Amino acid sequence: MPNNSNYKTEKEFLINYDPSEFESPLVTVDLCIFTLIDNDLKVLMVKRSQFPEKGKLALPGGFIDLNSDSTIEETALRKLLKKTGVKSPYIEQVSTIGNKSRDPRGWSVTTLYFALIPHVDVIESNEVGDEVKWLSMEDVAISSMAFDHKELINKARERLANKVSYTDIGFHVLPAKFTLSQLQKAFEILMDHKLEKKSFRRRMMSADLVSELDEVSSERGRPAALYEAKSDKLHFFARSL
Amino acid sequence: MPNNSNYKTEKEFLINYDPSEFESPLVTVDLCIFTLIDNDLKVLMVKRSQFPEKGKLALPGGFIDLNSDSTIEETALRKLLKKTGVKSPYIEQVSTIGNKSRDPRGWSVTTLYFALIPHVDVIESNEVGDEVKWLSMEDVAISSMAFDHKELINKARERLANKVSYTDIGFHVLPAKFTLSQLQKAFEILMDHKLEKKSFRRRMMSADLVSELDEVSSERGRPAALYEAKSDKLHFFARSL
DNA sequence: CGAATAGTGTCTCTCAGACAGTATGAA
DNA sequence: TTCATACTGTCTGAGAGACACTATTCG
Repeated sequence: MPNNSNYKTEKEFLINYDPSEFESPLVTVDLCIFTLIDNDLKVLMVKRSQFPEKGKLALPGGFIDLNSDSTIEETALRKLLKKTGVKSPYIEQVSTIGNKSRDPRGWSVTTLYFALIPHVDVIESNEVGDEVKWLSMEDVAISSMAFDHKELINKARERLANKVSYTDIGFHVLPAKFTLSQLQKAFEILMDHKLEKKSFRRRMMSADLVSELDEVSSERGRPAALYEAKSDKLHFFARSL
Repeated sequence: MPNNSNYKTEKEFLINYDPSEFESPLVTVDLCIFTLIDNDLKVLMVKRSQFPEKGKLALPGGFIDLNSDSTIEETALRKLLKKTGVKSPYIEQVSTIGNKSRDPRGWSVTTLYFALIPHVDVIESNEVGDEVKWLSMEDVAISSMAFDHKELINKARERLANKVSYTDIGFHVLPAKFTLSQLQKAFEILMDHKLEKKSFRRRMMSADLVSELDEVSSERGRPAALYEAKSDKLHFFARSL
């Protein structure tokens, strides 16, 4: 352990400070970007074009750019924007995983985020040349992936299901206008279990989360009223579903 | 961005890999160790003996030891053991904070954990020579601290209060045997609000979290039955208090 | 006895779950 | 009319909140 007591002031210490004095782990940010495509939960994956784990499927992410990023969340948002074109997703830090074995290059730390976006907002710019791919959860289970990314997805998936059951984050996979049936269906898929129609509607209505529009959506059957989210701030329910 | 496509195999790539090729942020772990002393919530602080922020109060924590630590949680547990002598606390990762301004040495990332321990288990070995100090939450509010550590404490405090309201983690600040009144008092302090006696007891009893011992604790008034926690695995309640 | 603390009985209110019933469109 | 989907009415049960009541110790 280095002793720095030979410096008199913090200023003097900082002038002489050498950041490479301590051996540092690799630091990355990984993103689990979820969306709903045709009532199926999908997660965005990229095919790695570089070593290590070249050719394998991996979560979008990468190193913090110490020059352009001023916070770690900015890194996450930058990566998300690059891959999807989406600027303001619902995003949440899930957890930070760090150990000596997860990356063949050595001790590695990654901060995992998950994001929810409406699929209609996605613009696949794909300037990078990395192949991007929306993988369904069934495919996640059977695909081979780079690093510990399958575990990361499972962690994010679990957090997602959990959080949907006591908040209103489920709104974020839908476009601006939606019917209550679509909303319920989205919640059901995100939580991975069926809900009672009456309970669901009562919950949304009495929490005053939506406002009815003067439009209807007609497919088969009785036309459904269209709604929009009333507020974009996170709502917590006192009870889980 | 480096191109590594000149390597044919992953093995060849790894042999030539230079970890200092990317500029890396500083990576640390910080701990918010909470306990109850005389029915007052305290957090463990150390006085920094080294630059930067020499002399200021800071959370215990520090760099990952790439040789001896095999996971980031191990780093946290090692630091906790060193400061308190406690081997198996309740510990939970709160969040990872990373930005370019929190540490004068440069871009810095810290993973924050909070821990709950019973104060009776603490052995202040204090071999390191760092002055350690249990600070009450009122003192936290008015003390000046190193780095962004006051913010970190506030984050951890918030998570703690929240989590106590829908889980049984409050048990972990008490010794092995306790009365229900002591348990309730602990929950109240951790959550920072009063609870109804009947509701609290009903909740604990119907979740089958405690077993009654054949002992009583007598101070003033009617002697109280002593209990112990039935299981050490985390219990979630469906409703918040 | 009264003070202090432990512990219970019981009513109310909120809200999830269940499920039957009604409404409104298209073919 | 039938089918499909939207939407409502209403009962039940779990569990939190409130608060008065009883129980057991000590002085």
